[in-house]
Amino acid sequence: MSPRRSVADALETRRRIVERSVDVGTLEGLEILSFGRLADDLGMSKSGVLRHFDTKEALQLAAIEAATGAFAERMAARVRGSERGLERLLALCDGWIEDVIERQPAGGCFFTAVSTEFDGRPGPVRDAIAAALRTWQDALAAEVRRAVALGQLPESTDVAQVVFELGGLVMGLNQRLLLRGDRRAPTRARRAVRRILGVAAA
Amino acid sequence: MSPRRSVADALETRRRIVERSVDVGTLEGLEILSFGRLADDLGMSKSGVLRHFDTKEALQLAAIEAATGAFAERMAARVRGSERGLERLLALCDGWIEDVIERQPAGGCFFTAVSTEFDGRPGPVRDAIAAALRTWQDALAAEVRRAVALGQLPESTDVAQVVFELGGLVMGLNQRLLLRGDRRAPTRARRAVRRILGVAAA
DNA sequence: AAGGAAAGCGACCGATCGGTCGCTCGACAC
DNA sequence: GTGTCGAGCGACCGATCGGTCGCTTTCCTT
Repeated sequence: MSPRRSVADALETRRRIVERSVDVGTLEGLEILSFGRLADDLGMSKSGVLRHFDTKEALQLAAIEAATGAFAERMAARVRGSERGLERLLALCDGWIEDVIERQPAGGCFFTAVSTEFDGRPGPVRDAIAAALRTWQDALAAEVRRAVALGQLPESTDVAQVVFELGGLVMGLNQRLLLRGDRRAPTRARRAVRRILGVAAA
Repeated sequence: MSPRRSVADALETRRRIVERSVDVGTLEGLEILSFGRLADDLGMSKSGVLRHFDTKEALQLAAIEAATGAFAERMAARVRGSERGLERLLALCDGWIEDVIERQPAGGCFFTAVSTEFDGRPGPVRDAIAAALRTWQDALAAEVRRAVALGQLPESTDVAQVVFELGGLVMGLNQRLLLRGDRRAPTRARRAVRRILGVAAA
């Protein structure tokens, strides 16, 4: 039907597969993902999909990697122009919240979805998810520390505690938005961020 | 092999099926649940299981109902003896945290797991999960209001905000415990509860 | 003692699962 | 122009999926 066209097309095909996998993973889970359905969705054959990913696990890992990169890029774009320290920290938090809101129709936060899916299931997929979350939380922690160093947050700030609370906050926001359609949730989340950081609301 | 023995035994069988379903649902998800595997786990035939639940959806709904009841009972036991108001509110929060910790080997919090699994999937299962969460959060809110009425929390307390933040908190705790084995997480969670309520740490 | 209700079983259904294999055929290096 | 590479395809594999059906066996009612 539509055989190979070029190397660039092949990369594009792979990208489309991964992109769709991230969406399905967010909405219904990475375990429910299947080659057959993926092929149908993309208008290609199951074996065509399998040419790019030998195993389902490889596909899941690719989806996690892609989601991680995409999230990092979106966050980077959101904080662009903000000064390091408290300003960027607030931009990170608000951007994070905004991201969950915007991705609501796509199933909300990818990592919230897949982390709860694999948290009771040892293996490389779970490890990859844990690593991605860790990286993000470390980045957040670094920014909190920076704000402390700049004297914008009190010396007594418990950095790990702050990051811990922020993480749960976004999961709660995600749940409220998706499961209850709570339109007040974003405001509540932003308010909570300020309270956690001990900063006055804007 | 082992046909019917008595009505009580049949109820017991049903209970065992549901119990196992809750565990599998927590650890791996309610969608991954299958009659065949359930039958294997319980040492019975697939059709034997199907005799009790005509469809998979009915099984999922039964699991949600059972988990809801079990959680309510455990919470009721934990706050038994505490006076209504702030004391019981704190007992609820700490008990909630303790519950997640204790159920860690079983996959942590059932509702955190299934809510993220079905939040992007309309249907009766999702509705049942949303209703259960709602009931619990309403109960929490009632206790917060009671503490305010008793003058144990400031008049200015934003009840819905408090409940919102508490919900996310436990999801974050669940993630930290399961995905990172963070032993400091429970302490952080208890500390966060105090901060959210504006109460000094014990 | 007789009969109905129902738990549990085993065989079976079409569909889908993850995955393999052999083939075609266009892109690209030479 | 020729030959290699590889993306994509279609047929196929055994296993499992959700679910149906008919049967046995026991409990329980009458």
